[in-house]
Order: sequence, then C-alpha cells, then structure tokens
Amino acid sequence: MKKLKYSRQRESIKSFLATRTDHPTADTIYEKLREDFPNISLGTVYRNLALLESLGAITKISSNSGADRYDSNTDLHNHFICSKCQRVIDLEMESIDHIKELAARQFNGTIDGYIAHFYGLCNECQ
Amino acid sequence: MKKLKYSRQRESIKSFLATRTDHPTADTIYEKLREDFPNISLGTVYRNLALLESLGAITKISSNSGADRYDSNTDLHNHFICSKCQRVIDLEMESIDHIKELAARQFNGTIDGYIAHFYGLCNECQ
DNA sequence: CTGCATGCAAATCTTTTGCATAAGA
DNA sequence: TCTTATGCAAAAGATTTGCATGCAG
Repeated sequence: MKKLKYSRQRESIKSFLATRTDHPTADTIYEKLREDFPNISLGTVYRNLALLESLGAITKISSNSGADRYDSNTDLHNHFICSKCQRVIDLEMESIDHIKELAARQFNGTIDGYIAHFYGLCNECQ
Repeated sequence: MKKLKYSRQRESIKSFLATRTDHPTADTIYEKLREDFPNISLGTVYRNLALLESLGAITKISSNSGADRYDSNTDLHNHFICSKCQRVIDLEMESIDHIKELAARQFNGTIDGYIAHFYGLCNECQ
C-alpha cells in the first residue's frame, strides 16, 4: 500500500475538528478552512475526511437527513440527534457495552461495534 | 392540513414493503413496482415513502454508505449492518430499553426513541 | 367539480473522481 | 526525482420539486 505523506490541509482539517464537539459537515469544515487556505477545494476536504476515517482518526456520522457529519472523538460514545434541527449531541452516558452481547446472542456473525442514536427534540427546539 | 386520498401506487408500495425483511432501497422498490405500474416514477416512490414515514407506517434507515433503506417493521428493533456488503439485518434481541433511561439521565431534553446499529461482517462476507 | 396524486423532467444536494500541477520526502 | 496531495471542474448518485395532467371523493 502507498505511503502517507504530510499535508498542511489534512493537519488543519484534523486540528479544526479536534476543537469542535458539534460534529460539523464537510461543507462547514470547508468554509472554515478557506480562511487559511483560500483555494482549498471541497474535494480535498472529502478526500482527507475519508482518509482520516480509514485511519481510525475520526468518525463519520450519518443520520436520517442532511449531510454526513464528522467527529474527532473516536471513543465509544452515543449520540442524541434532534428530530427538528438535526443537531448531533454527544452523550457521555454510562457504558451500554453489554447490549453488544445481547445482539451477539441473536446474530450469527461477528459484531465489531455498535452505535446507538437517540432521538427527540433538543432543548432549543422544544 | 390536507386530506389523504387513496392511491393504488401507495398501497402497492406499502404492501410490497410488508413482504420484505431486507430493507430495500427506493430504487429497488421502484424497479419492483414497475412490473405492475410500467409508468410509475421514482419521484412517486420517494413521495409516498416520505408520506408513509410521516404517518408512522414505515421507517427509514440511513447507514454510513449507500442509499437509504425502508422498513415496514415499525416495532422497536435494532439492526446489524454489514460493513462490507451494507446488508441490513433485523435483530430480534432482548429489550435494551433501559439504555433510554441511561441516556435520559445524561441529556437534558426529551428522548422520544432510539435505535442501535451494530456493525461487523455478515455471514456471507466473512 | 375540486383537490390530492402522478409522471416526467429538471433541479438540488452531497459526494466522488479524472487530470494536470504543486508539494513533500 | 519520485510519488502522493491538491485544485478545479465535471460526473455521479440520491433525493426533491415544479408543473401540467390524471384520478379519487
């Protein structure tokens, strides 16, 4: 496989994401990075996000509507997704790891991980 | 609000979905419905799926890749999503409803529901 | 009749990709 | 110099929408 080469853009994407807990979309990241790299392209942002995800450095979150979101917190944690504004909020809840066992008991295959998405209306929307 | 009017297409979409447990995409449904309605359009399929979802008759499932999938089983249940072939499999597992309480304890808003997605490789892919 | 639903096509939105050039090692 | 990364633009994939016409009530 090919060797990874340093890139200022990629580092910037990674460090920007590390400052945010609100799971920005690729486009939000793009708009922000334009401050430092006026000519950066959305393609570069998507390419790097996919690369970082494949390296396990970040996580992608898809919900039922809108663009995918990205999360620099790769620790196992769950999300609350607002049904109205689509905001994604981290839940620092007690471990629910045992649900993986319950699932494994039902499913005749290998379960590598899980993510639980809770939904409802966030404080701002209700 | 406006009144719902019967449509053969919508009934057909609903009953076709009821026969499947593999969570087809809008396009799969479209191809199937063309057997009975040669001129049906994808737009009609999407419009009816959105309508049925808003009525609570079906559920939409988004995963990290590929098109959204639709599920006629609106009972609370969780899914296994294959990381390789993207197959979505229902998990008839023991209740994990208590995780909702754990989440509510952390989140200062209203939690209406949740869905847990387990991932890994399915039998065919490993 | 009246209004919701459809078919068709164009438009949108999000993400991916090809290619020539720039930059890291 | 060699190879990976970038910018730009076009392409692709999924979903939505405007509009004239069809069909249910």
